[in-house]
Amino acid sequence: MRLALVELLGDSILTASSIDDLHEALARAAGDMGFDRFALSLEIGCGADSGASLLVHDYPASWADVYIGFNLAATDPVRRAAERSVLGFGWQNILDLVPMTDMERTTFETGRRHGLADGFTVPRHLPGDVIGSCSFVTGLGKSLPQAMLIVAEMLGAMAIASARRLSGWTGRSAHSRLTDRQRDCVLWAARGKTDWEISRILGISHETVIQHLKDARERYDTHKRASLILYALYDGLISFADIFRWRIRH
Amino acid sequence: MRLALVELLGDSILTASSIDDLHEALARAAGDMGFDRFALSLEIGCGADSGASLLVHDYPASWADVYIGFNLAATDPVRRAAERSVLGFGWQNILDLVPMTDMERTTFETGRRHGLADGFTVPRHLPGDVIGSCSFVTGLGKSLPQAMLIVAEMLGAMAIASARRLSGWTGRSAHSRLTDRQRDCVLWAARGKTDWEISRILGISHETVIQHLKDARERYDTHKRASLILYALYDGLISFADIFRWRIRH
DNA sequence: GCGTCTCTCCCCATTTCTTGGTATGGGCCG
DNA sequence: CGGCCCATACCAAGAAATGGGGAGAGACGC
Repeated sequence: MRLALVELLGDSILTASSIDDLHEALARAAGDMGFDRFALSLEIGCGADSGASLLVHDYPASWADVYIGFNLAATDPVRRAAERSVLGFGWQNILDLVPMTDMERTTFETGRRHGLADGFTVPRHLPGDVIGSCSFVTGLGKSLPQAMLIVAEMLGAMAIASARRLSGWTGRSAHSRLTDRQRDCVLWAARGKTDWEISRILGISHETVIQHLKDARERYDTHKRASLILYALYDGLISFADIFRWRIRH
Repeated sequence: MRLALVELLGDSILTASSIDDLHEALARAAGDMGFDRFALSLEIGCGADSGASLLVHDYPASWADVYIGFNLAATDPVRRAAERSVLGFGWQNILDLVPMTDMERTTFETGRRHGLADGFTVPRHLPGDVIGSCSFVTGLGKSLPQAMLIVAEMLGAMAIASARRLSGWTGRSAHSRLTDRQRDCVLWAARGKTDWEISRILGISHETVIQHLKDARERYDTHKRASLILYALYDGLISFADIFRWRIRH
């Protein structure tokens, strides 16, 4: 029963205690579903703290070296399609999602020659946080296990969630780096308001707004308004919806 | 068999030809899964273009009126949590995702008093495109159908994809909104560089950088450097990884 | 050829942000 | 109580960004 497969494999993915664990769980999942390989890519928000992108896969080393060495991610149509889809997609259907440039076609064909014939990619996004994708791939002369795509969709999402957890991103909801008033000022600054406008909105003096933003910059150890906003966004103190939604209603 | 349920209900959701169709399909899906109500929310084009928002639900009218009338979305903890999760989540677990302010707690409790006791919310995001969530809700004295959450996860995602299609939103940022050079300047600006520093980095004159950023601001119809950066970020023209990974290496 | 776009460069005036200070009052905690 | 954090308010000087104008070279398509 396929859903039991989701629950069994999903559990091993979600409870992976290390990247190696996750690698193993994904490799087994890919095999059980009828795929040959997998690749999980995660671009993790770094904020004021350092972070990095995460790549877990069992692609041929020959391809991985080329892909990373020449930064083929920049011309990878799968990656770009992943940025435009809410649901998982088969690589055959990429053209339905995005047009392909010559360079991208080349990247795609080169991958195929390295044994990555067809695949199913599950994308997941969090604005200001993570852009992730999990691909399950079949080798030459083999087609995608159609009945398993729905399972792949679930397991891919779980893998991304798990990788996000393992990457140490904890949601930072625990301690806010800014005081309430500082956050207010940063939020309105993110909405494009000047210090003076913020002072009118919050009903405090112009100088006080300057002071709050000054203190906030100091906490994030930056000298730039834009960087302050980006850090606050990363930390989850403000969100894109906070920033943009307000404009929809007014 | 639950997976058959996904495929059956999923098909009716994905092939809905109108919002009314979708409403009907979702209502049936919610019932079949053991939920009492559903709500699908879609913020379309919430980046640079202020877009429409779509709301399909069968919540009690009394609650919907209050929610919309008082713009409770601004203080809805479910909405905030939906922005910070890649997987669906039960409302009991919201505190694992985001802290709740007093106002948010009030909104939540008020919803409960209107008969929205517990729920499972499936979030989906596409940078520069859409923020969506689909909630399946149970009434008072009833708990979430645990075994069906995985089905809800799939159907919720399908509903969001379907609503996105029905909304007719074509996805403006298919092709980059900025020229290469403009994007370069925005990226370095996001990295906290001044116009003069960017000019040294790119090897062009100070005035040219000013011009590129001027043109970029105009394209996004904004007057603020910070807003320009946020739009480019939300659109996916630049990513947090782009902004911060560079600092790790240098 | 002509128009459009991109990238490049320049000037000037004005606004806004950033940094360096100082200061008062309230609340909380050991 | 003294110390610390928070919110508030003010001043002055300098750095940076923004808005307004103009302009030439090269690419590309019609």
